[in-house]
Amino acid sequence: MTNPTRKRGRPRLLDRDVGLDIAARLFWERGYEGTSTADLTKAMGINPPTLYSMFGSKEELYRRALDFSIVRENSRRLEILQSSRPAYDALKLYLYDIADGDTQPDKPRGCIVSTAVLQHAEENASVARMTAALREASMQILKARFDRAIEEGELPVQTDTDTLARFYGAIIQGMSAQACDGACNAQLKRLVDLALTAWPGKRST
Amino acid sequence: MTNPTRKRGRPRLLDRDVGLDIAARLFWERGYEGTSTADLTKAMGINPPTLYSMFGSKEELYRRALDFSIVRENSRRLEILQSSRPAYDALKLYLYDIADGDTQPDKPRGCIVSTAVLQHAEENASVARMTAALREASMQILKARFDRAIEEGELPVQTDTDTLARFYGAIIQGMSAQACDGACNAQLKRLVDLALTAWPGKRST
DNA sequence: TAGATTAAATAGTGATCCCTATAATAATAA
DNA sequence: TTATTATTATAGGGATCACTATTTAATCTA
Repeated sequence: MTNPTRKRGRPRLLDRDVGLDIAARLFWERGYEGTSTADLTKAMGINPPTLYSMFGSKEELYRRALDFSIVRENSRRLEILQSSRPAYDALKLYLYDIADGDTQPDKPRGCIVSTAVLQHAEENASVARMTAALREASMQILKARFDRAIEEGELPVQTDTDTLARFYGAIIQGMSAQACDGACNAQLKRLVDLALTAWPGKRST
Repeated sequence: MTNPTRKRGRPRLLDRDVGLDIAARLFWERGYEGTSTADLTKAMGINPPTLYSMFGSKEELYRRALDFSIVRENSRRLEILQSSRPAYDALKLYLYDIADGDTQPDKPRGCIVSTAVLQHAEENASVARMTAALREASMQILKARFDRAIEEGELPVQTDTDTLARFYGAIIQGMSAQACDGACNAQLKRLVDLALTAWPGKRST
């Protein structure tokens, strides 16, 4: 009898995505250096060899957990940003969504990427380069949206979109840091409102 | 023969402030969790018992190294902020000085406090509370300066100085993160210029 | 010089770090 | 049933973690 949905060999006890979800949550809370493989195997209910056969190494598991988390937390957010809304409105909703993500109940504070692996041991330099690249990519997406806003006549043609992206990138990273320190959702959204007054052409109050 | 400058007993080989300077630099670069006591003793040229007799524990050494570093890096900066200059001008110079501090040649990138111990192992929660308190205090200083600006007629009386302080606090934390990721001094100063357009009453360009 | 005082170096401690060699287990295929 | 395959559990390896008991060394005072 052949069951095409079943493979040969002993079946896995732990689904890969369930494992990644558990790992992402731990890394989100404790960071890369603050999460041990013993923490991970214990939370997943597996033994060390199972973790290594499933994910290769701690570093590779971190990469996969970040990808997993980004896909889940960032997809709707990116659609908002890149929608047909005016750029200013899209940015506002995007930043509000990040403020919500930074302060979800029953989830770790802040963003898993924005404030990850900034200071680190030398041996973790490659992990730090990875998170830095993710943050850089995030700012490039902002810049691309602002460039589009110029094309669509929503921003002056001489706007320095690189600096504008870096500015809102800093806001996002600052919000994550402050969420880690205990800031509430309303405080972050007031911060966003103020940051939006730096939008070219807007008047601050 | 009595020498008042000399104490009884075997003299220290390592000056306390030299030790704190070395420790601050390591913690600045690698963070609390990324710096081992072996790193510290090796860099100081001492053996473990000497470190513990001089500084008590790794956590206490971290506290003292942060204090040491803050006094050295932050004093001139605070004088600028609290000078008799107009609040806007003082803030601008203050932020520029932070941008300089985040990108000093031959020093670690970013700020030793702004981006420290955000994600962390549970066992380091007390260290994280300490750095969070330092960041909170830094924002309270900003708020106090903005409240003074209201008194001196430089800001509208209805200004939400708490949010204004949180906003520039986020800028400071975001700059530190981006400096860690490789941003240069000029990029950070353009970021500051843009952040300053959120100052109440200023017009963004 | 002898004793007191202080800090140094030696030589570790048990715990935890990331990771793995080996063997046992549970499914399918022949 | 037996062989094959895939995944599990057992048990631990070598390195490093933060930290310390003990001994040795270098200065002081008497």
